[in-house]
Amino acid sequence: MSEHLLANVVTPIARQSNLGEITYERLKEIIVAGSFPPNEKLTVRSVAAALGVSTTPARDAINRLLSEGALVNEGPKTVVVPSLTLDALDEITATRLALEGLAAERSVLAVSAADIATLQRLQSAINAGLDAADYREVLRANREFHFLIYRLSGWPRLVAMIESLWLRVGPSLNELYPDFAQNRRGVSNHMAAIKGLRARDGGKVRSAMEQDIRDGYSRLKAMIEARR
Amino acid sequence: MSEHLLANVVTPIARQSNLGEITYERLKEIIVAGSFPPNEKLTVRSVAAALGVSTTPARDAINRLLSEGALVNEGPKTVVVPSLTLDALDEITATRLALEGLAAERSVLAVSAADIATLQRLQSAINAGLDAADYREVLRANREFHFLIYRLSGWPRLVAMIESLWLRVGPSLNELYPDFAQNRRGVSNHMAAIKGLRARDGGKVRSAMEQDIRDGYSRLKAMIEARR
DNA sequence: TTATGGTGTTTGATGCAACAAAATTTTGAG
DNA sequence: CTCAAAATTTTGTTGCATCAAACACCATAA
Repeated sequence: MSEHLLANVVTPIARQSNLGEITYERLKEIIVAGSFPPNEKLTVRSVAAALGVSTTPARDAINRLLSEGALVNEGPKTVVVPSLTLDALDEITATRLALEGLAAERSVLAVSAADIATLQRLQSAINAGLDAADYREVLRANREFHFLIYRLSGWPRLVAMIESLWLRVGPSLNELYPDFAQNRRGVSNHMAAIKGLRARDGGKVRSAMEQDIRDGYSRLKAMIEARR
Repeated sequence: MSEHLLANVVTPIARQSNLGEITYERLKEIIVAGSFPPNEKLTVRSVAAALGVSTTPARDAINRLLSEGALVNEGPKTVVVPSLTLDALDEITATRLALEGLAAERSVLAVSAADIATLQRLQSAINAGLDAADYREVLRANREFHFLIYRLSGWPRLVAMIESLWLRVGPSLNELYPDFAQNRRGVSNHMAAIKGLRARDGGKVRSAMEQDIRDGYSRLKAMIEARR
């Protein structure tokens, strides 16, 4: 009985920490951080050597990223980090609006005072990062801010789908610097979201997050059109 | 040049036909057809033996289905076809409404007279299947009907996400028989969708498809509540 | 009957070698 | 110098052996 109770507290989802999983997470981090140049070839053996594992977990990780669209096959034996095209950005943005809007709207059903406090702390971190021009920290806190809200939806599969969408815009977000660091349009959207959460107004949270996505879209779009 | 044109028509995404891919497709078919009982254990070696391949492609296929949520880990070494819970149905339905609604709305941008003719042919097949009480054929034609519309969105990644959602309700759809075979509520939704496509009215197509999803939801919900 | 502990079996993960296919480099003809 | 073809290297896939961990079964005790 007490065990049953404990199981509810600790972690409902069985986590497996095999090498393939770890390799996948590490690779994902590297890609989303933009550390790996787009259109540069990725091979099973080079990933294996770089991360100190054998080919099997490396291949597992690459295939998984491939099926999520975070990597793409350019040839039968050529996988690269895809560079974001305008068409792809349009598709991803429309999908993000649909899914993140849905998650945002539901977030009010479960939000607690502690959650709101955490969000405010994250927003402070974003502001501090903007002041210090610490772009990496801004991105990290921004990401946590969004996903804390999305996780409140209580729908883990939805959150997983949203994560796979972020994986596709992630590499390009890093190219946005220093525009992103100077432009504080996102701040007001986040404040509006917090306000909506306080009022338990799902519609308000949704529209705030949607606006945040649209603002990011216009900046990414300008960046893509500029590189030529 | 003519090759280029052909390549655009047949399949824009480079298909690789390795054993792992084939095994994945076969396994997916089996799962979505409901041929594999929910909560029954799946092992790498049994899949490999059943499909006549070695453990590597079998493991690849299982892992991929696992990452899509079509299979779930019940224990560290226990994977099963998940039985649809009411919570999961709610989550999947809300996500389906968002994504399939989006795809349906965009479908009018590219629809041709030939597409509409194909849809009518598929609807005839659905009607014939209902008359003949050929449930499998009804499901097949229904699936094709939906995905022909979704593919018209021109957004392949969106279609892929929708496919992964269908993979999760697929097994349960088979349990719906004979209710589904007798209930023709879906027919009017499909006719409304065709009408909307003819009028190039994206909103009309969206609401028709959304209604179709909602109708399916209420039947699945009743089924889940009944099994006890 | 129910819970617990022990035991043998099954299982997924991992590393690796072999192979065919693709990618790259070199070569050679014009 | 240009470009196609041949030679070479690199690469993903596949199958399989090995191993630690999980599982299933059973006996025993309460």
